[in-house]
This record gives sequence, C-alpha cells and structure tokens, in this order.
Amino acid sequence: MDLGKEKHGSPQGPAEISGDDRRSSVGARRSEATEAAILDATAALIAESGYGALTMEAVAKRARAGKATLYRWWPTKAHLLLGLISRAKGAMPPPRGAGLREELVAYMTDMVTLWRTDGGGMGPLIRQCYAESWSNPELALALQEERRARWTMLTEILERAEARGELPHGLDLSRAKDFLMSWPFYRLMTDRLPRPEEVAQMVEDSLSGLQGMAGQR
Amino acid sequence: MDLGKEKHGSPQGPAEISGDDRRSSVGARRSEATEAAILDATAALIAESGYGALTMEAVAKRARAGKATLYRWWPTKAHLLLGLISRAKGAMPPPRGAGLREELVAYMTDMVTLWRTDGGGMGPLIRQCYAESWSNPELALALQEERRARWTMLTEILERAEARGELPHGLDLSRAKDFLMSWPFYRLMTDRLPRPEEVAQMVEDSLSGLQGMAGQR
Amino acid sequence: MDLGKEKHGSPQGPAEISGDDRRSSVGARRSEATEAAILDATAALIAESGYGALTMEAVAKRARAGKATLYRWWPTKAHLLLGLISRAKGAMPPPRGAGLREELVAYMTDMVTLWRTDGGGMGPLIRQCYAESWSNPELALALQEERRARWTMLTEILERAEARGELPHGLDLSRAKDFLMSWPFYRLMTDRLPRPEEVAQMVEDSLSGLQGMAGQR
Amino acid sequence: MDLGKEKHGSPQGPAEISGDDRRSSVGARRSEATEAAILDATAALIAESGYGALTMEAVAKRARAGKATLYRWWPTKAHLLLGLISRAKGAMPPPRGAGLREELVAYMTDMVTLWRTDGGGMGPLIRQCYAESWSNPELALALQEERRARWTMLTEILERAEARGELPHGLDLSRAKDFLMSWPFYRLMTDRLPRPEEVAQMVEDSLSGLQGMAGQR
DNA sequence: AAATAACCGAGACGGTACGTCTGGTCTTTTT
DNA sequence: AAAAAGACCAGACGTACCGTCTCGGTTATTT
Repeated sequence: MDLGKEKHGSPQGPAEISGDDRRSSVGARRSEATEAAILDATAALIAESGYGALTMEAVAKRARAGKATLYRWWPTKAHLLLGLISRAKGAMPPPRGAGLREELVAYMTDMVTLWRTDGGGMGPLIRQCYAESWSNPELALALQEERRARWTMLTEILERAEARGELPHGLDLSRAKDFLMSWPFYRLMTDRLPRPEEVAQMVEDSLSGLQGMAGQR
Repeated sequence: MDLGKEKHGSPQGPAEISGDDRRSSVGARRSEATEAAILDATAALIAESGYGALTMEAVAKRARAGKATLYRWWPTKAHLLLGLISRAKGAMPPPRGAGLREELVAYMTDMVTLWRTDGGGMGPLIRQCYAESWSNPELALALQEERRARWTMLTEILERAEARGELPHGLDLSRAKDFLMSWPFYRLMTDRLPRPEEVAQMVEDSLSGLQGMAGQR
Repeated sequence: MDLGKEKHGSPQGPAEISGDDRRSSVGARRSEATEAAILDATAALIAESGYGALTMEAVAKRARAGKATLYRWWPTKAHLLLGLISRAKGAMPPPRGAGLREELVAYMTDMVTLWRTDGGGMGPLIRQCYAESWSNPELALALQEERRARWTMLTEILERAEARGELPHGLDLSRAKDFLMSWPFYRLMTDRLPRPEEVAQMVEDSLSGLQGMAGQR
Repeated sequence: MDLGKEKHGSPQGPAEISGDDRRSSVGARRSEATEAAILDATAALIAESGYGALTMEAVAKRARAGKATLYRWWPTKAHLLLGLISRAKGAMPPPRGAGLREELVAYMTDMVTLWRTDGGGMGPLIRQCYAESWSNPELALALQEERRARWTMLTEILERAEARGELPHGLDLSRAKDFLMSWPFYRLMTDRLPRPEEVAQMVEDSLSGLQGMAGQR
C-alpha cells in the first residue's frame, strides 16, 4: 500500500538498518503531526458532511496545513481515503482459532465491523475508492494491492483448513476465495452490510456452498 | 426507473374527465430529439474520454442543447448514467430455456454482455452509479429499483425451476438470489468481468453452491 | 398593490380610428388592457425590487402576458422605461403664469416632482435610459425626442418672457435653455434632486445667471 | 477611491496582542501585471465592441486571468470602469494660470478632453457608472468620492480667484461650483460634449452667470 | 556560527465546471 | 390570427475547487 509516501524515499519505519540511521539529505523532515492532522481532518469532514464535502481545500484548511503540503503527500482524494483505510486496517489482527469455521467467522466479523458505520466506518470509503478506480489506474493498482492483503490472510486460513482436512478434496482455493469474498462485498456495495451477529450464518451458508462446489475441476 | 421524467407527469392517459377533455397546460412539449441527442452525447463523451470527461457543460455543448434544458430533465450526472442504463436495458429479453441451468446461463450471459466494454459497456456506468449513490439518496433509490428489475427476472427463473423440482427442497430463494448475484457483481466491481464463455462455468459453480446450501433454515 | 391584474376588463378604449376598429371575433387582438398591464407590471417591479429585478421574464409573468407579446411591442427593457416615462409625462400640463419667474418655477417644480421618488419617481428611470442610450442608438433617438418635448415647453416660456421684455436684450435663447436645464439635470444625475420648495431658489439663481449672461454674442 | 483594494488593507501594524504573537507571513502578493492586464482588457473590449460586449467572462479571458482573480479585486463591472477612470485621471494635473479665467479654461479643457472619445474616452464610462450607481450604493459612494476629487481642484481655483478679488463679493462658492460643473456634465450626459475649442466660450458664459449670481444669500 | 536545504503555513494565481438566470425564439393550444 | 403558456438554445453570471506557484519563516544538517 503506502500510496503517497513514495516520494519520501527511505522512510525509516521501524528502523530497518539499525545503527546506520543516517539521512541522505539535509533539511527539515516530514512532520508526523501534520500527517495525522490531515488524516483526522479527512475523516472528520467525511463524518460530518459526507464525501461530497471532502475537498482538498477543506482538508488543508481544517488540518491547518498548506495545500502544497497536502498535495505533496496525497496527490488525490483517493490517496487520502486509502490513507484512512490503511490506518484503520493496521488494527485488524490475523485471526486464529480452533477450526475453519471459527477462523472464518472471526475474519469476516473483523472485516464487516471495519466496514460498518457503527464500526470502523470504512465501507463507504472503500466503495468510493472502487468507483474512482475506474478512471484512475493508479488507484486501481493500489486497491488490487489492498485486496491482496486481505487475500493473503484468507489464503492462510484456507490452507490451514485444507491441511486439517476440513475442506473437500480437490477444491480450487482461488475460486473458493472469490466465492467467500463476493458475498460480503456485494452486501457492502448494495449498502446492506450484515450485522456482526449475522456473520456466523453467512459463513455457514458460504461453507455449505464450498461443500457443493467441491470436486470440480 | 424513469428518473428524469418526473416533471412530465402523467400525460393524459384515457380522458380523465369525459366530455370536458381539457389539457392541463398549453405550450410546447418536451422534445424527443433533444432527449436522444443528450443521451447520445453522454455515451459518446464517456466512450471517447472516459467518465472523467463527462461534464454537464460538455454534454450540453455536444448535444447542442441548452444547459437549462439539460438540468431540467437530468439534474445530475447520475441521472444521465441511469438514462443510458435504462435505455440499454430495454433490449434485454426475459430468458426462457429448457431448464434452470440453461435459463441461468442465458440470463447471466445477457447481463455480463451488457456490462462488458465489448458489449453494452454499462459496467463502469453501473459502478459509478453505485459509488455516487453513497452521497445521493435519490440515486440510491433509483438503483434499488433497477436492481429489483433484474431481481424479478431471476425470481421467475428460480420459481419455475423450483416448480420443476430442479432445486433442493427447502432452499431459501432470497438467499439463493443474493448468492447468485454476488459473484458476477463482485467481478464487475473488481474489474474482472468474466468473458461470456466463462459464464457457463460460473453458473455451474453457483449451482453447486446452491446444492450445498440446501436444507438450511 | 393590485397592478397588472385585470386582463379581462372591458377593452373599450376611446376608439382611435372609428369604423375600422372592428375586428373579427375569432382571435384576440392587441388589447389596451394588456398594454396597461405590462406597463403597470414594469412599474410595480421597479418599485418593489429596483431596476435590477426588472426582467422581461418577470414583466411577462406579472402581467400575465406571453413573452412573445411583450417582445413584439417592447423589444428592449429601455422601451418599457420609455413607455412608463411617456405615460407619466402625459399628465404634465404646460405651465402658464403671470411672469417668467412664476412660469419657470411651475415648470421646474412639475418636472422635479415627476422625477422625485416621492413624486412620479421617474428620475432613476430617466437616469437608466440615458445610461443605456450609450450602447443603444435607437434609445438615444427616443431620448432626444423626449428632451425635445420639454424643450418646446421651455422655449415657449422663454419666448413669451422675451416678448414681455423680461429677458435681457440679445440673449441667446438656445444657450439659455441649456443653462436652465443643466442644473436640475445635474442634480438628478448625482442623486441630489432638490425638494420642491427649493426649486424657487434655484430658479432665482438661474435667472440671475441669465442676467449675467446677457449681452453676449 | 480605491474600490476593490479593500482586501489588501493595512497589513498588520504593530503587534496587537503581545504574548500570543502569531506569525506575520501572508503568502503570495497581488500581481501588478495582472491588474494592468485586466484594466487593459476592459478598455480594449469597450473600445472594440462597446459596453454591451463588456463581460466579466470576456475580460478574464482576454486578460488571461482567472475569473476568481477578477472578481476578487473588481466585484462588479462598475468597479472595472472606476478602475479605468481613476487610472486615466491620474494624469490630470492641477491647472495653474495667471487668473481665474485661464485656470478655469485649462481645468475644463483637461476634463472635457479626458471625457471625449477623441481624448481619454472616459465620458461614456462615467455615464454608465452614474446609471449603475442607482442600484449599487457602493458604486454611488465611489462616484461621490470621484466627484470630490474634481471638486477639490475646482475649490482651489475659486478660492485663489476670490483671494485675488476676481469674484463678486458674497458669492456662495458651493453653489458656484455646482453651477460650473452642471453645464459640462449635462453636455456629457446628453452626448453633446463641447469640442476643446468651445470650452473657452463656455467658461466665458459660466463666468457671466457667476457675476449675475453674485450678491445672493 | 553560518550557510544550506528541505519543509511548512498561507494564500494568490490561471483555469474549469458548476448550477442558476435571463434573453430571445419557436411550438403548441386556446380564444 | 393573435395570444397564453412554456420548452428550447445560447451564454453570462458569480461561486467553488482544482493544482501550481510564490512568499516568508522554521528546522535540521553540513560546513
């Protein structure tokens, strides 16, 4: 992910090369406070007045940041949204449980909660990002990347289940993942996100679907 | 549907007041030619330069229409998109076939073809509409309505199949429809629409899923 | 305010051209009532919201007249203003009095009262007409004509005075008229119209000026 | 005068609130080049196609300026006209001469030349400003101010003349100035501006008028 | 300590699209 | 045939954002 930080070059996250923490250039560094202020302003504006009121101008003003600063690090509105999403997603832990069903329920519940307005509230942002990705290839790539992250987690869950023999023999895992994701995604896009307590039943249904899908190909 | 015609109202059906067959107003009527020109211009602009170049200003200029006329009948860009979509969808016939599989394949193929760039090209428009429906409740309603139309067709297919005993006993039709729609929709939104020849396999998978889902609830 | 309502009143003006005044009963002809309604509407709109709110559209609507009708007889806003002015001016009687001073005071008082907001209120209209006459030659001509009417009255007053020997010998009457008119006009244009009771003193001053001007050329 | 510069204002005098001494940086400054370009464009458009073609849109386009910039500093067309007038008037020097007559002729000739199409061409602009001042109080104030400038010069001329004993005893200077200005103004408004060589005779007449006016009040 | 380089806030700038309003013309129905 | 009602094309209006740029001022490194 990390759209919008590429210009910074070596960004010393958790010090990768300890000891050799030397900068390659002089001058003041990017302000962490400003970054936080801008993302906060973005979230606040969306929360208060909807995505329609999300204006680069307004974000800059509210964050008491210069427009140049804003544009330097987040060239488009989509970058701001992605910034919010990835900030929120950092909290989502890889689910571990006793079996496939349990892990899947945990995973889906986390995800749906992150999306829901009464949770992380990321749903509409994701929706907006997908829409804009049509006319913004860079954003499309970033979303693909974002999807891959969720993908990886799901892959690990399924592979562990397969190793435990919890999945029908010969199941195409890639197709299975598509199938598992499509349902909540459809609900997200049609604004009918399930409540957390409904997730268990949805997973149940999906697993039944997987069973029926078995043996193909 | 028919967003953007609401101002025209009911144009004299059968004479409401017999004997005194009065019109409610005099004056010129809405021009059919202008309506066609505007939708054509919309389609052309999107085809040539993408949704980003779709400007109310540009549409009016290209259609040689006044901006006031444009705004009178299509208050937002989304109304234009919906106009296009409903114009294209008129062609889609209710599929009829020998059995569930055949009808479903026909239905899905029609739908996917309508969406694909090498078909009706409506996919991106729909995507855009869903995105904008977040901040536009009126549009959200229109989309719900649009979904309902597809829904109805699908319902009829499933009910005929159930009557023929092609579906497992006790299947929740509503859940089944959601399941059937979610996969192609997900592919639409993630810009991985299946090619028409892949649809048959997708339907196959979905039907397997339905079998596994059987007996629930 | 009940201006511009009675479209259906009895249209019997004083028959201008007797005999030929009859029209076939099919189809309406230009109605005196409509003309009055339009001028009334014009006056009302200006009175209520200022010249800025004077719109051909608004005039037509208020007078319950079609825009085409309006444009047929009053092609520009200026024509409407001139219509108002000439309607109001019809009332101004040729002043007659015992001497030059008396007639002049009567004439000027009439004129200034016609201009003042607390009188006929024609002042601002005249101002507007003069302004627009810059870019509207037709209007310029109409104003010249309008000026000529006032001119004629003033000429008669001065000629009677000269015959009575009330004016210095050898006075250039044309220059005198210019001189007499320029002062009130200047006050009109600079929005400092004298109150009626100030007119006498102004005339006094002007007459003194005329005396000083005497004997020239 | 200085309409349309109010936002530039006085830039922070001495620090108002000690203790919380906020930064003094203000960002980019107003561009002189743009100001000149806009006034030039205004003049050119009027010269080429008349006041009717004077459109904010056209001015911005011709000056290659953004509309926002234009509106920021010249909120209305009238402000543009005033800008032109005050730019042109800057050149007009205070006339000095041997006596009242000479100074008055110089003053009036300068003024009339500034107004005439074959001179500064400001006449029609002034006419337009006066007209619009009816419905624009801010403009009315600006014009009052503009008048005051001319007024001051005239006052000085008259006071010098009075000191030299060139004026009748007891003359009301204020009334005299009104009288002197009203004639050329009337000619301006009625589009009959005197040629420069006629000014001397007009001044002659006016002075005669002043003599006649003497001894009043 | 001075010079340098990159950052920052503020905000003016040239542009473009917005949605509204008005000007005139043309069409349809009524009188 | 003239008039009402009103839809139409055209385009200016004033506003809001866009993304770029310039202006002073602030840190931090390098010399």
